[in-house]
Amino acid sequence: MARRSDHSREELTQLTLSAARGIVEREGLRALTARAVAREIGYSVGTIYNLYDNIDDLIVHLAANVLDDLHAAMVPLPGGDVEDTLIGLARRYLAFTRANQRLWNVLFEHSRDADGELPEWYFDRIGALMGLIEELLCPLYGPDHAIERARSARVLWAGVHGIAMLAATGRLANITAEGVDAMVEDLVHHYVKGVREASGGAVRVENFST
Amino acid sequence: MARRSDHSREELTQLTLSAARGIVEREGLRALTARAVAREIGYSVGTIYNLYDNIDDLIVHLAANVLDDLHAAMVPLPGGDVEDTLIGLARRYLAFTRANQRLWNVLFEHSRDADGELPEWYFDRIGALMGLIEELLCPLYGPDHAIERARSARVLWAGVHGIAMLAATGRLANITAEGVDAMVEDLVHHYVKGVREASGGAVRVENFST
DNA sequence: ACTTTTTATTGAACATCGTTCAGAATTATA
DNA sequence: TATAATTCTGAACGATGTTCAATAAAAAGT
Repeated sequence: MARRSDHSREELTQLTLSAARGIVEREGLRALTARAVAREIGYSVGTIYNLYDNIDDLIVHLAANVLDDLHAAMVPLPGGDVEDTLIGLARRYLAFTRANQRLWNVLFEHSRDADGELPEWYFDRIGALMGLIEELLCPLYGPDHAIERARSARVLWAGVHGIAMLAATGRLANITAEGVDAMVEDLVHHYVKGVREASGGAVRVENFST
Repeated sequence: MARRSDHSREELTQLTLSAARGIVEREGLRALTARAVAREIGYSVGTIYNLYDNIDDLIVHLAANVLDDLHAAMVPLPGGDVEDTLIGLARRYLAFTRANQRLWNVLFEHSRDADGELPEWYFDRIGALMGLIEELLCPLYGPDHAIERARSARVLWAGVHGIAMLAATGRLANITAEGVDAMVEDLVHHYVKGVREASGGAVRVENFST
C-alpha cells in the first residue's frame, strides 16, 4: 500500500521483462500471467499494469527482446560463397529455434491482439533481420535490382521461417531434425540456383576479372 | 435439467462445430469460448464437454474442418506446365487465406496445447495436401527420386505457408497484397528453375520424344 | 521546516474463462 | 413396470485480465 524505492522505473520494467522471459522459458507462453510475473518480481499485479498497458503489450515487448537475441545470433561472418553464407545463416536460425523453442514461439503465438496493429519499433527489428539477408544477396543481383533483391530476402526469410514453424509445431508430418536441416538447405540451394540461372546463365562474376 | 431429443449426438457435434466456426468467422478465435458456443446452439456449457474433451479439442476439430475446405479449394486442374500449375495452386492458397482470414488463423494459432500432440487424423489432412503438391512435382523428378520429390513438396508448402503467414499477421513490413503474390510467384519460379537446373541441365524432357 | 502535489504501490473487486459434477429428467433395457 | 443407462443442466471452483479507491512515500513548493 505504499511506495517503494527498491528499483527505478526503468529497472522495474526490465525486471518485469526478465521475469516474463524466465516464465516463458520454463513453462511456456500460457503460463505467462500478470499474477505470475508479479509474484516473481515481488510486486503486486497492479504494478505490472503501471509499467505495461496490458498483457499483450508485455508479450510484444518480450517478442522484440527475442528478435534482438535472434539478430545477435545471426549477424553473419562475411564468408565467400553466397549460398554457403545463406545456408550458414539459415542453420543458425534453426539452431536458435531449437535452443529457445518456447521463447521463439512467442514470436508468432501472439497475434491475439485481434485488430491491434504491431508497433513500428517491432517492424524495425524485423527490418533489421531482413537487411542482414539483403546484404548477403548483393552478389546475386546487380546494384540496379534493389527491388528484386529485397523480395528475394523476404522470400528466403519467409521460407526458412515457414519450415521452422511447421516443423516446430509438428504440422509437417514425419519430419525429423535432420529432415528440417535438409529442407532448409534444399530451399536455399535450389532457390539461389534458380536466381543465378534467371539472371544471366550459370557462369558468372568470376570471369570478369581477367 | 433434463434430457432432450432435439438432435442426435452426431447432429449435435456437427451443430457445435458449425457454431464454433461461425463465431471464429465473425469474431476471431479469441471469442471462441465454451459458453459462447453453448449460447449459440441453445444448450448449456456442460453439453459442450459431453461432445468434446475440452476447448482445445474443439479447436483442433475446427482446424481439421478448415483443412478440408482448404483441400477442396486446392484440388488442381491438371494443366500443362509444372510451374504454372504450382503457381496456380499457390494463388488459390493465397486466395483462401484472404477469403477466410480468421478461420485460416486457427490453423496455427492453436499450438497452445503445450506438449499435447496433435491427433493422427489431423496429420492425414496435412498429408493429403502435401500429396497434392507431390503429384504435381512428378514431371520434375524421375520416378526413382521419391524422397527428393517429397522434400520439395514440403519445402514449397512451407515456403508458401511462411509467406502467407508473415503477410497475414503483418510481420513482414511493407508488404502489400500484390507484394505477396509476387513473392509467391518468385519463390515457385526460382525454386523450380533451380530444381530443373540441378537435375540435368536446362533443356529436358521435350527432346526425348523425337 | 512545513505543506502540497505528484507519483508509486497495493489488493480487493468485477466480469469472464475453462472445467467439473451432483442431480434431475428422459430414453432404453429387462 | 422396474431398473439401468444416458443426456442435460447450472451452480460451483479456481484462475484469468483489468480497474481503481485508498494509501504512503517521494518530490516540489513555500
